[in-house]
Amino acid sequence: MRLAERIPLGIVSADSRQIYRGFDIGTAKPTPEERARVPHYGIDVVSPEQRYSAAAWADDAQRWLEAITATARTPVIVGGTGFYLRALTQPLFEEPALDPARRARLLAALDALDTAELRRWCRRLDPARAELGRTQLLRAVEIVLLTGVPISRWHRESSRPPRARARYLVIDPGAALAAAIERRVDAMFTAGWLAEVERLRVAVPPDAPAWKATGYGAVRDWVEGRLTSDAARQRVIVETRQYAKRQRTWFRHQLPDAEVTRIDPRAPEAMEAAWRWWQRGDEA
RNA sequence: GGCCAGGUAGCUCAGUUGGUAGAGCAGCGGACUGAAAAUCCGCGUGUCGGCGGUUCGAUUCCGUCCCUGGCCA
Repeated sequence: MRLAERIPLGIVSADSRQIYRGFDIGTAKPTPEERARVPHYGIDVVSPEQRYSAAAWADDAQRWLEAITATARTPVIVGGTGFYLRALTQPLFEEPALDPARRARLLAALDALDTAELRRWCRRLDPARAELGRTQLLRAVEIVLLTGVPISRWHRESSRPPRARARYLVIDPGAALAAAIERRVDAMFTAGWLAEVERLRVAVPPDAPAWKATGYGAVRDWVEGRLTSDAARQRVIVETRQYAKRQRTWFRHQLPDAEVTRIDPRAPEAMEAAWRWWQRGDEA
């Protein structure tokens, strides 16, 4: 936002939860005022029960970037979903057309298996993917069974050229993060998060993907009497810390090092460093 | 003041019929190609409350002191 005061920008949110309409406070969406000052994209794009994906985001983001450039603004992508960023810069493999009904049936069947069983299947069908998480196992088994080709081979043989070049500014306050998280969580409660969840609870089915946003489960448990307010607050703080840790690991290892600048937002020269980073080029 | 129950990992606790101890949570590290705020994997030395005693050997048994909780005065 501070860069936006100096230059006409358009902001694209790379955030897998701000995508969802209605989940506002707990996902820390930009305020209406911020959105009035700078055009934002990638916020409120689907309803909470819809499943979105990195690939869908990459396609959408491409259009948003074009729209921003068309208005003579400079696009900046902001957000913590690293996988989305990578899906844009290094596109996912090209998936062949798959029959949606068959796919839904297969997925339902696979989902009934427990993770250990799923892993055994994957070891046989696509061993290269067999030590990953459940989500990845489901995907790997689904793709071999549907296409006859292991996903690891698709990756090798069906890669696509990068569609955008990017430089990255990683903002990490280091050890101060834990305290900052605690303050932010309290601010969310003050802003009426509880009331938001009470509303969503009646409007959105409990298995909707949007509910997986950090903290929403715990706040729900509070609303529905399974947790005390204090326990819920603690739970949200811990979950947020754990999420931030995963983000850190991701951004530490999965970005092209040469394109990454890291700053500590509390450092006195932080703004200046950000500005230097900005002036190094025009794509972000 | 008396009686009882406890004091073991950052937290909650298990355990050792005497051979110096282990779970969950937290924390730390890692993976990640269409669910990614998702989904997984790996990492456990801590005066076993203090001091004495018995013993080849005590966190474990005995004594004593300290602390916490409960009950009784």
